[in-house]
Amino acid sequence: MECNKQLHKQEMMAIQDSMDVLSGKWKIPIISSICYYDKRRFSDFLNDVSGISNKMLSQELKELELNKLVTRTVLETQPISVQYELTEHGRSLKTIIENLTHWGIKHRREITSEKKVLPVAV
Amino acid sequence: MECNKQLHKQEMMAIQDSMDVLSGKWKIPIISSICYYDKRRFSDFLNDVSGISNKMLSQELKELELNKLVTRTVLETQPISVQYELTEHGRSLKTIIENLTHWGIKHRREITSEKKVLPVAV
DNA sequence: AGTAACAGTAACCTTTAAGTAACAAAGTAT
DNA sequence: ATACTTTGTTACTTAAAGGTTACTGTTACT
Repeated sequence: MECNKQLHKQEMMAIQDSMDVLSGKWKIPIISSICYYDKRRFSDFLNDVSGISNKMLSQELKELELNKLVTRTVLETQPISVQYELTEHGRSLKTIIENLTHWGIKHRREITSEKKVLPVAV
Repeated sequence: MECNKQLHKQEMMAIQDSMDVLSGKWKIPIISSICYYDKRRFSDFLNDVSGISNKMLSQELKELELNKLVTRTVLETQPISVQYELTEHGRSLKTIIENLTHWGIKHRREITSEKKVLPVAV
């Protein structure tokens, strides 16, 4: 039982890596929006992702690009527009996103089965 | 394409529910520790989860209990000890945790394949 | 009598994440 | 000329998360 403690530590680090990429208020909504629409422009996100400001959007898109989850392409329209798409690596998040969706639904049922309203945040 | 926008919104809410439960610095390490060892006492966590303080541990365990992911049992030992275990609902996180592990490893390879050191946090 | 182990609490402080509002560059239409 | 659109940026503020240190109550051991 104690033999693979080192393995367990590495797993924890891997999970932390994933969570660093996904956590925060806006990353998943942004990714999910591209997932759904395939290509999105800056102003599209401002409409899709309800409540996001241009500051946060710009900041999050930069991080997603650095993490190679999205590509940024400037289109020579008038006025100029910028298209964001998922990379192959970005698309590989699909499974996790689906899992999170299913588990979230299950969790809501679990919690609301008694009396509380979600989310239970203390 | 526009027909299931409502469905998409619901999915986003479900993901948010999941993330509310899992995000933060300590929740997954704590869950993962019980996953690995099956039963854990308060002081076990303080050893397993490197860097956590008793304040944070206490706080996070309360939230996990409220979210029905763990059970808390007082054992009549000397001195008293408290045992935490995963509920069935808590164990159902296993898939997500595995996915996050695998994706995290893949992501690290993806990013370090060029030059950067992980995590890429801006 | 004093110390140690266990499972926490309470008060206070620092750091990080997120929100707000105003502004910028570049071209186009009025 | 001026105002509008698109994609951002900058400076400032607020809210949330997390960290630090000291402390509590109970029982047992020395």
